[in-house]
Amino acid sequence: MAYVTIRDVAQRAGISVSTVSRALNGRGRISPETKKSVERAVEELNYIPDSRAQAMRSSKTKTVGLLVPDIRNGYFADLAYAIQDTLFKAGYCTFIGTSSESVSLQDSFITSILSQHIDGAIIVPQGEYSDALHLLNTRKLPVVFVDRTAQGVEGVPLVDSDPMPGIREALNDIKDHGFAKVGYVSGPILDSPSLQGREYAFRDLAARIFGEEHVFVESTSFNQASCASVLKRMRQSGVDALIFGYSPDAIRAISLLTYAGEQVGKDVSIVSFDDLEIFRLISPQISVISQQVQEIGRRGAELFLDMVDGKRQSQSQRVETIYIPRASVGQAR
Amino acid sequence: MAYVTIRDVAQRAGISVSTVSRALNGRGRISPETKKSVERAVEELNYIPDSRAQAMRSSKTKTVGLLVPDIRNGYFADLAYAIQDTLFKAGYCTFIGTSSESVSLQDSFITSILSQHIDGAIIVPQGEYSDALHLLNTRKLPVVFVDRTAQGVEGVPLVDSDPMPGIREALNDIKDHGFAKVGYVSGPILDSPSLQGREYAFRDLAARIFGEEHVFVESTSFNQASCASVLKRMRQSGVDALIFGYSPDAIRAISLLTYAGEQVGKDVSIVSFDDLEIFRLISPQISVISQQVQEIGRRGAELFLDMVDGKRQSQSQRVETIYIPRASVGQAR
DNA sequence: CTGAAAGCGCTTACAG
DNA sequence: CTGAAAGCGCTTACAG
Repeated sequence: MAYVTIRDVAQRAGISVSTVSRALNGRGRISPETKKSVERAVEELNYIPDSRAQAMRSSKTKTVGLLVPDIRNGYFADLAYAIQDTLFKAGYCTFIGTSSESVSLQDSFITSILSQHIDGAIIVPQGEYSDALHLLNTRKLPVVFVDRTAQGVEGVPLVDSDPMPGIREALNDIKDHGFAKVGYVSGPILDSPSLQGREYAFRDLAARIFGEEHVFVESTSFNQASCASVLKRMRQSGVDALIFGYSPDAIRAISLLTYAGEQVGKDVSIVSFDDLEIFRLISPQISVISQQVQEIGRRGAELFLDMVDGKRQSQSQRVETIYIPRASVGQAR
Repeated sequence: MAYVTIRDVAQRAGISVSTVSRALNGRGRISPETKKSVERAVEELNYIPDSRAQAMRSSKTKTVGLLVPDIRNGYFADLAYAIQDTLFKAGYCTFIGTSSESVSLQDSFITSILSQHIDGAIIVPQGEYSDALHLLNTRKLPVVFVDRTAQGVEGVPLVDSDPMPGIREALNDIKDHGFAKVGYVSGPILDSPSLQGREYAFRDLAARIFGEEHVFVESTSFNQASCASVLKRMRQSGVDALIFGYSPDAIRAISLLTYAGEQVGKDVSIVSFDDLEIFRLISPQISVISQQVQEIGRRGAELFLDMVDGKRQSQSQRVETIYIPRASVGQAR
């Protein structure tokens, strides 16, 4: 008797299944006594309606797929938390999947949740095009991209952050501390439009504030070694103030610098994207450009809910980044 | 046409629904040509079977509920990742929920996933007793507790870690560095059997290694102030070596100490439970007692899968903690 | 106000 | 080898 059915309730209450259904859903008119006895039976049996069966008639499963690259990454954990929380409050259960930055895992997750007849999905997509992504889209299910978009998929609204405001403030702060040159480490930008967007925003703003010839930009790949060599080249060019577009690079760089005996906030000034817990806990605390990830998550979920209700379509949104100055940007020498 | 049904496939292939079903599931005998045409139709329509409908007959939804207190906590994020990953590889979709350390949220999540007819659940439980937990259990659905157990719920197997080995090694390391006294900050132990278990293990081992009169133990509540005052009292008792049973306390303590100008690894020696990323990234790196959380998650998921297959029942497992010495334990003065 | 019936998308004996 | 029918747990017109 793993699950109690509506029939059990009907039997217990001595009435028909349809009446129980009506009593439970408040449709049509039912006598107070009938209602009472239904409630009692539900109580006694701990009846919980099978939403799968309900779904087969209503075609709403109250179920959403959420795909993030890796919840072990603090940024995506915050994002997933905010999304799941918002969705749950609206009565939705969230299937979670991690793509580990791999297109094939992403596709197999999407296929799986599609077979569960999700009402839609919220996705931090991988790479550009993907069969399953395309399938999801042609099914005209509500889909929202969050944090970044996928190329080759049309008409999916995106909730991400606008890098400009935060970068502008960070650059001004660096300039105010007396630096003449500024460097930017943009991360593994190859198939990440958001990282590319940050780099463009940086180039544009930095050239205006520092002058083109004082601006240095390099990208890294996923491995530790590339970060080390970028760092070395930057220092050799006389760059003492760095902005990291990709927080894992910043974390690597900080430990590399510490090992090398260089003091952050004195010998090197650093600003990183993403207001991770770790940046507040280490000493000196790291100045950051915050994407306000909770806000992005919440808005992504709300946009999704509106789409499910048919309220809006394809209205992408941007959440402004903000700069949070801390001790990792020191006086230039 | 949000979803393609088996009927669409049958129509396209010009045969009956039942034959399509049989072809797809490889039951009974079907002619090669029929099979071909079914496959072609499936391909053309991108048909994905509705597993909810399948589930209504087979009573297996290939769906699991996973409840953790908070995925924003690195420890639970690692745990959730390992569990979700293992489950997904076995063909299960995972509903995730966060209880935010609240019994009522936990209960409402459990009720929600029960209405989705999950095949079972993997849970990091809150508090002692809970209606929904009890309900889950009486439904005889496969349930596994991970990381900690809930009192008042019988017969649910638990996969957690055995604190003894790690604590023993940590204590020996502290002793080897010349300390005569040792302190233990046990966290908010009130309704956490695992934190209690750690404290017992510590008391037992520390008394044997250091002698009862040189062992200091205090617990904290969830707020920052209690951690500060515990820290102060410990230092006043002349305790320079501390083990933290609850990693958030350790993180708080480290930042408190740093603000106060005390050097970790010199003025104070510290060991914390949980091998969090942050403990490897800050300087000095923090010595930890690792619970091997990935291993716990993987084993929890595997135990669950065995239970679903009816292979075993209620076989709790313990994963040994290991001690990882780093620079935060220095020479006593 | 209440019940019998049809149907959601599947699968599985049961005939043929 | 294939199709018609029943049934999984629900909801919703349709009668009464």
